[in-house]
Amino acid sequence: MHADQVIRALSALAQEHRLAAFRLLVQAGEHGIAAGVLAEKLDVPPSSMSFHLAQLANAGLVTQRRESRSIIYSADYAVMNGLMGYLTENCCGGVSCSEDAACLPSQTRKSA
Amino acid sequence: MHADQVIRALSALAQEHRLAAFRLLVQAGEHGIAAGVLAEKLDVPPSSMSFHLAQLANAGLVTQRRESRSIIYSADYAVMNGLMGYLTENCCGGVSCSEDAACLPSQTRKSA
DNA sequence: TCGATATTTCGATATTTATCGAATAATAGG
DNA sequence: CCTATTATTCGATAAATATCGAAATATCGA
Repeated sequence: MHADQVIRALSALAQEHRLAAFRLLVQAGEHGIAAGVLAEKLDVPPSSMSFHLAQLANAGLVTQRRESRSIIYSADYAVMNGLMGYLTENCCGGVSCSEDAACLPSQTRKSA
Repeated sequence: MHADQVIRALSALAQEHRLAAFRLLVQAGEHGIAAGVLAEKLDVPPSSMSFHLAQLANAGLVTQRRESRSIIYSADYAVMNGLMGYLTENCCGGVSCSEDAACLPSQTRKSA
């Protein structure tokens, strides 16, 4: 994953409505959620929601598919994980890293 | 971790120089890196670097300590991990989640 | 105390981003 | 084919962010 893509992904997530939408999609899993449903759940006008979803899609964080009149969005877990890997890459310069509050996400994620 | 703090953290990271600085700090570990060294490594004017470091600090992603004339910045791993936990929280609605390209960062992080 | 070093704060400007109504496109059903 | 539904694109405006030189602050050594 390149810095450019990472920045686009982080920018996409760094906004109230988009972060909320993305989390709903992460929790929804494969079947995804329609644009209109997201707009309603988040209480955002359809045109605004569309703008935000386009940003998430542009960042590669979500995919979209048409299903009748609706457009269904789903989270792309591979990109999300790539993002997290980029942040923690080579953390602590390769040293131990499993000590108190160190950089091993899989062990410390539950806290904080 | 609350949405507000997560958004501040994501906003802080969603910028070329700040992302680069944060990664250097993540890799540097506990001993950290001085503001001036970061400015030089990233080829950014000191006043700009200071502005960016303040954003990272405000987001809680880095801590700072004075050491003689220098101010040393270090990554805060707990906040970084809290951020990642927030994104993956309750992913896939609790279903399996370990399948092909699912949302288990610790297993899929190497790819993508 | 003076001068040099390291960093931050201030201020002005340029750029990017968010918002949302109105107009446009795509689909479905009668 | 006409109407209703679902979504996106367009356009104008408001708000937030990035940039960086100059001035201010803190520390050190002589």
